[in-house]
Amino acid sequence: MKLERLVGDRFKERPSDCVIDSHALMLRGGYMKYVANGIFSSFMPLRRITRKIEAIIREEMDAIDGQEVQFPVVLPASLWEESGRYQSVGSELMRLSDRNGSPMVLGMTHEEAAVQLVREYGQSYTKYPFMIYQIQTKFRDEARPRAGLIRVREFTMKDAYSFHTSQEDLERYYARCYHAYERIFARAGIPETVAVLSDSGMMGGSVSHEYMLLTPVGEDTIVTCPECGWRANMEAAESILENEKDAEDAPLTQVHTPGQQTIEDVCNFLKLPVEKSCKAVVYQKNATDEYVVLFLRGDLEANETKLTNFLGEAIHPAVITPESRIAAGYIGPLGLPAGVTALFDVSLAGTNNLCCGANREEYHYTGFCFERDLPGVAFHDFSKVKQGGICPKCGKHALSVSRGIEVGNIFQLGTKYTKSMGMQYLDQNGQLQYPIMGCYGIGVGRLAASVCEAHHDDYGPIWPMSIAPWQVHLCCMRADNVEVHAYADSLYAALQARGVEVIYDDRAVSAGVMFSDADLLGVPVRVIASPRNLKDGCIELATRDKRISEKVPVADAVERIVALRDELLAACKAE
RNA sequence: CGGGGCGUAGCGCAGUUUGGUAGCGCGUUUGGUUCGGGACCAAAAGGUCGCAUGUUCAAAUCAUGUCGCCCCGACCA
Repeated sequence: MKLERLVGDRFKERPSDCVIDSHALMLRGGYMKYVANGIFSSFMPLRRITRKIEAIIREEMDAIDGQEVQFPVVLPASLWEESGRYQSVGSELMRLSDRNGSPMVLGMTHEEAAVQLVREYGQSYTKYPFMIYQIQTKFRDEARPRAGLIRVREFTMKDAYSFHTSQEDLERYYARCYHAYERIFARAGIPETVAVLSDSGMMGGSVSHEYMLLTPVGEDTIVTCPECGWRANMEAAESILENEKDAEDAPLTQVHTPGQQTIEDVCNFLKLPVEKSCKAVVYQKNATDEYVVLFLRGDLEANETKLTNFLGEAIHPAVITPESRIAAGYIGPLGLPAGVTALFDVSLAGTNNLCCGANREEYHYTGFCFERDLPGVAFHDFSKVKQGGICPKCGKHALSVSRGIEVGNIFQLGTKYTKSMGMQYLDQNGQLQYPIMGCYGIGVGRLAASVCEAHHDDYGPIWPMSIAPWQVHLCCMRADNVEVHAYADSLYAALQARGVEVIYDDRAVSAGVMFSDADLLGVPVRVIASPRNLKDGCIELATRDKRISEKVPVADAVERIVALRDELLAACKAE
């Protein structure tokens, strides 16, 4: 490919609305173009990158006995009504009508389509297990797309669905998929990606993992234990706490606390540590607007995912109206208005001598003791873990909180979809059973952007050889020099004949422009032919990451370039 | 959906306070000089100032409405 003919502009200035580097570099390098909120078109360099990522994914999926299929983008709503998700999923699901007025949806995930495809096939236990996957466009009408390709509305995803006749078989396959994912991310150039335990949501307590590229610009919060290697998404991280109790209960006393509404204010006012307070966080159920008050230790934060899972329904931060008779800022566990659900975090279990709201404007209690003043309440885990918190696995005070981009997930689904959609098989005993499913996703574009985010410098991306848009970037300096140009042309032809993917820049532009464009394209190997080098009978060979920079005699050029290409390609292999 | 910010040439921005001929840098085109990290000189093309309504002799500028984008939050199979 000649760079001169490559469609798509590269430019110097960082677009003002880019907040992360991969977004800015992929626009500046002519990889993609904004079309609408959360919707992009790809130019050739990005398309070549995603094709290579897809090829790696196909190889690894095929290696664990996956079969590639393809589902439709537009699906009849009736399929989603079978599973119940036409109602349960919100406006993220794009709903539309065809010319006959039949309701349709744009596929945002394909569990329904997968079950529909195989439910007749899978009527006998002898057909199991099997896995089907596709690489295809998804559309999710996200509330807030952001960060370039990291969070978009239309995107390419590899989604896989496996079907099993026992939980043990699912778990065996899940483990194979777990390792296939590790190979995929390693081969794509981000071996530092880690699997973390993730929240299974309302899908029924099954195991799931998310694959996270740890980076400060990530959207997800990750908890890791450097002592034992335990890792989890904040949403799913269990809080382990050592509650402290004073030896003697103090008397319950109502105190006047005018204007002291936040827990910090109250504790400062009463000269108490925040840990000796019981704070209230108020939510409302989305369906009924019923109030839910969560009480937890003053220094902790609510984990809304845990709360939603416990309640089995969605909630939102409360809008407190006078009719609710809730004394905002003075809410406490004693004397809550009728109709308000109170929940208690484990951080409060067995504690005493706390300060808390008195459910009366401008008043708090001190000396509140759970066992004495509110016996018999149930405590559950509703709080976020903290930096330095206790690891649920090894028990050490070692937890570390960081950020990550979710590039893939794997999920033990269970029978939710086979049951709701009536997929059954006959087992050895002639009994009807529901197959157990697993599902496994990877965002292809997000993975490309994540690699860029993990491997770039101020001048552009540094693509790993395995997914680079081209393998070698050949620069012909001073293309007006007939000898140099002729030599560069011949080198270009020779490399192509050896099966090297070359992007060839023989434009009559200044060195600065040529190098800047090469940096933005991020091709791992750069070859420079120039009058200066050719006079010494050499070319210049360098890697984009600057680890290698050497002069190579013209006679050895092709062999050395091919060898370097092969070496860098081999470095992208999985363990 | 709530809070904040912004819409002026392909990109980055000034001009808006105080209404009076549409500007700058990059990029693009042409000619010339240069040539190893986004060169220089000269000429040129390119704009319904997001949209609508209003105020005014006159609106990029003022008012009202509306659409879009970005950030924070909510939501997220």
